[in-house]
Amino acid sequence: MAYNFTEIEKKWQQYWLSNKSFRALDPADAPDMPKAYVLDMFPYPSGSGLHVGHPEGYTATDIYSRYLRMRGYNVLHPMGWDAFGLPAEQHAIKTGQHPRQNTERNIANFRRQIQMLGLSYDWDREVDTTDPSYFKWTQWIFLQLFNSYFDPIDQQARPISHLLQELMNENLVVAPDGTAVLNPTQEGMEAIAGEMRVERLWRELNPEEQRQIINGQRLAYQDEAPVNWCPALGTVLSNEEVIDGRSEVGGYPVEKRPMRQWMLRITAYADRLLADLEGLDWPESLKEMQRNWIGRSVGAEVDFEIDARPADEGASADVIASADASESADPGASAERGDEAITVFTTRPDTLYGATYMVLAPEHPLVDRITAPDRRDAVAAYRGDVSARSDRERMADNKEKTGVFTGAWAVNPVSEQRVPVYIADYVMMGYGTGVIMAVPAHDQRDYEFAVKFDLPIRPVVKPASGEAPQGRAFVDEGIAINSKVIDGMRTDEAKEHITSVLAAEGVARRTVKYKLRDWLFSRQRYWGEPFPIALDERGEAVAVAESELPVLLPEMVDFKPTGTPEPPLSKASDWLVYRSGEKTLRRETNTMPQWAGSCWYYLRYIDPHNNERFVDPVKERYWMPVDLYVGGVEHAVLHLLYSRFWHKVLFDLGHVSTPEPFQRLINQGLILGQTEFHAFKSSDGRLISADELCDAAEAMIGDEPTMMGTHRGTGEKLTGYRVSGEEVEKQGPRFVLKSAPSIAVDARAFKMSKSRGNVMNPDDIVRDHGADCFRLYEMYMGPLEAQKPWNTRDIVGMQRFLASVWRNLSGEADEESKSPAKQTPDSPIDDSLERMMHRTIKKVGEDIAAMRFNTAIAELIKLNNEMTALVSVPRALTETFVLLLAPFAPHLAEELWQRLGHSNSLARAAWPNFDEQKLSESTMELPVQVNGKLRGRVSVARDADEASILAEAENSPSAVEWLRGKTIVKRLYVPGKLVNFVVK
RNA sequence: GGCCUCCUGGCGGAAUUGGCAGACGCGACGGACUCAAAAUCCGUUGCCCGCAAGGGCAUGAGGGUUCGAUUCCCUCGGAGGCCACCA
Repeated sequence: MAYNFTEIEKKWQQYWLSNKSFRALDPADAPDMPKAYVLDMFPYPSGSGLHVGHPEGYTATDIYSRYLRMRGYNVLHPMGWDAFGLPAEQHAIKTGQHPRQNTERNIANFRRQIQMLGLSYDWDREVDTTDPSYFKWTQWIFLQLFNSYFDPIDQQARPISHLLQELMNENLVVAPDGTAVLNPTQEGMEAIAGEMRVERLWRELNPEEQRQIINGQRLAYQDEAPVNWCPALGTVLSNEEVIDGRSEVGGYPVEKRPMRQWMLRITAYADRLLADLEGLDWPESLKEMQRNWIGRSVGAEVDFEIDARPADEGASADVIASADASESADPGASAERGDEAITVFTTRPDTLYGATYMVLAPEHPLVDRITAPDRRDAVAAYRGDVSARSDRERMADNKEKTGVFTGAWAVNPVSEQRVPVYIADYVMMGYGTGVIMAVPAHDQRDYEFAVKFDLPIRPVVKPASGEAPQGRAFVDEGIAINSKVIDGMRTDEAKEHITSVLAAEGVARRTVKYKLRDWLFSRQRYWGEPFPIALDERGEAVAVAESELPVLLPEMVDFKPTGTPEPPLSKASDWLVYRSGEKTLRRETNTMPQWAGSCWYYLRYIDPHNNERFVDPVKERYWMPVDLYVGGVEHAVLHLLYSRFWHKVLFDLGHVSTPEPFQRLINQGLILGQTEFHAFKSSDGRLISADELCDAAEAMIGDEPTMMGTHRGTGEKLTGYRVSGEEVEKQGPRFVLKSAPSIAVDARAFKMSKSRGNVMNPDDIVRDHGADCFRLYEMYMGPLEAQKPWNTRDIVGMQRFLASVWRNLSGEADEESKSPAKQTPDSPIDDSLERMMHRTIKKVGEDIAAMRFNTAIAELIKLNNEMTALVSVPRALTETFVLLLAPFAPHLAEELWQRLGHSNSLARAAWPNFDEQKLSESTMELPVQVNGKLRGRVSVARDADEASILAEAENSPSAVEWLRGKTIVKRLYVPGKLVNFVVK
């Protein structure tokens, strides 16, 4: 009987489910077992079903989990659904069906597809972020954030109640610039910055002021800030969800617009999120991406005082600026200063002497105050222009610098020269102080602006060696020049020195800034977690009592965006009313973003049915941290940063036991579509010959033609036409048409997409080849982390392997291939075969532990090829082989295991051990090199000493031949590896 | 523009710490079985010269370090990823 995967796979999948074969044990039930928490990034159950990329990571963790179970580990390996999200809501708007229905349908489909792959999940722990018993705790965690503040001294979150207590204490004081609340001790003041001023004692503030200050400290707070508003989606988006000025979902334009929104104070954790990356076993590139996203830069804030004197009568800004400001005496520069200062942030305080003008972000609040009367119109016009342009447009034409003079002047604190103040959109309001000191000689952007507006360029750094470049800024480090206080110093010393000098004068401060912004946490959507918050008549937030969680979504039939920033929930009039004591409040109508549910799901898997707590502390201590987390790199700065942040807050508040959630992390590489071949035509229809190289670019949506390209030589636009792989051959370094070898063909693999029509459906693969084969194929494609193209042609290799294993081990004859039934006698095993078996045990075990599944499978294939040559396979080998195969092809392995006479599943059968003694022969073959080139081999005893090995190698026939007439300068023996003679 | 990763046969890839380059699979070619095909089994398969024995060349290109480099360093070319007027 031939191998019937359909029947076998169904049988064992049912067996595993009904026997709960992969149940993770509670700590009390597994006293002597080591634990392992192996986690997949749970999927969003989309309408299009499983993609072939999902099973890649899932199979990898499955192999790893099955292996660990066989090694005696108590393994937690769960699966669930990240099921809130935009597509379900858009589907609901289109069909009028409640998003829940669509979501449930999609979950059922995903569950079916995942179960057909034979993955060893503990299905009793399945979670669904849209289930009220789940999002009850998402809301609860939000309340923890709402009811906490970040203590800057201890760098950790604490309950708000703690802050109140501290503030009530007689000795504790302070309200500085109106919002910040400070710890009172002297050290505390200094630790924060030293810039804060004590204005009033806490007890002098009225209750309203006190409340505002408290609210301003919460980790979850409301803010009226410019946000990314996407009119097409009818919602605001986080910075992370906006790509090139368009929404990540759908690619719609996004504009800046001030709105009242919920924010999470992730910036408070910037330092810890950065520092704690060190101890994590994550890919270095991914850590680097998080570091870049957090974007810590060390520099200084420097105050430039505004010069209140009016601009010279009748002189236009441009004329003044182009007059040689650096040389012209500025008689009154220090005489008559205004009392207002503009603070800039710079990472290059050593270039301060070269700051010849200043630039404010157009949105900067100071612009109104400083603009000279005769510049008002120009400034207003420019600001109008800027705000009318979307971020997208702003980025598209960022080649050409724009800006206008405000008519205001400031004084460079070191050179004492007057510098003009401009506004320009190349300065961002959101970073630093929203103002820069422009140093055109040493910053390329400032240089371009200075050239365009004819502003002075003053070099203050020279290269340590060589000449400064012409026609552009010298941006590297070097030696300070033309800078009285720091002349001759290296850039690093100069930075230090000038900052201390200015700090002593009180006009500068050492400062650290981050690119990371607070997390915009509200969305104008229906299908998300409602906030456990109600608002009073002033819009101040009041937490819903914990006992009232979960706050359910109101049942609605109309999910359409209102067309205004008012969320759909505002249409649920009954639901809106919330009574707190005597007061009637209005519920918060925003909902949480999709990231909320995925921020903590790994904790819920630990204790998914607990109605009293989000997770039981004993179980949490047992299972955390996650030992292995596998998922796509697309979550590098979104989910992985957000959940680290939430986890740290929960850690600070004592709800979890580890500072980091995911100890080891691996990114599976993208699976691309099958390689495509394209021939190119120029605009006049001429086919591009192989001699003209062309640069293929930008895949086009549509059927014909299928690609766009650019001629590398002429820059001419080209159109590409798909050619079949059969018609293509390689000539030297390039591909050409077989029928017309002068025509160039481009070969490349694209990301799978519906529009390209290169999407593979897991259902089809499993139906035609079986789950074991599909798993094996995806694992055999290459390293897990690597990006690799799909190639349907190669699947047959794994199919042959499995069928051959069946013929070798099932004890069944196969009519079709006329292979007789093989016996599995209890006879002893031949030495060399035994050696190979032990080597395979070792190699496969090591490879699984290191997640190198492609090479592990290659070893199994090799061992199976050996068995194919045998008439009968000794039982010692068959049993071992089935156990080694089990993590990779579990269905076939279970079936063979049963046929070998075992009545239990091999899910927890013991992984075989290898015998160190039996790995190697008593003799070994060593390569013999002469001058590093392989010239022969010699067989020596494994335990021979170096001298006798060298002697034997030197006397071997091939060595004698190559050494004849030469002088041996050096004899090298690399133990167990090779012998090398260096000769003259 | 900045940062990061990668480049090995016709294709996917292997080479664990600087030590036999091309494991294993696909494809291709030849053979066995078959009336024939499929399936299966057995060979060959980096390129060049050679009947062969054998030799030469070869890990994107060029250089360096080393007895020895796919591996380390430098320059250049190409592909991919992330961020992006981030001061």
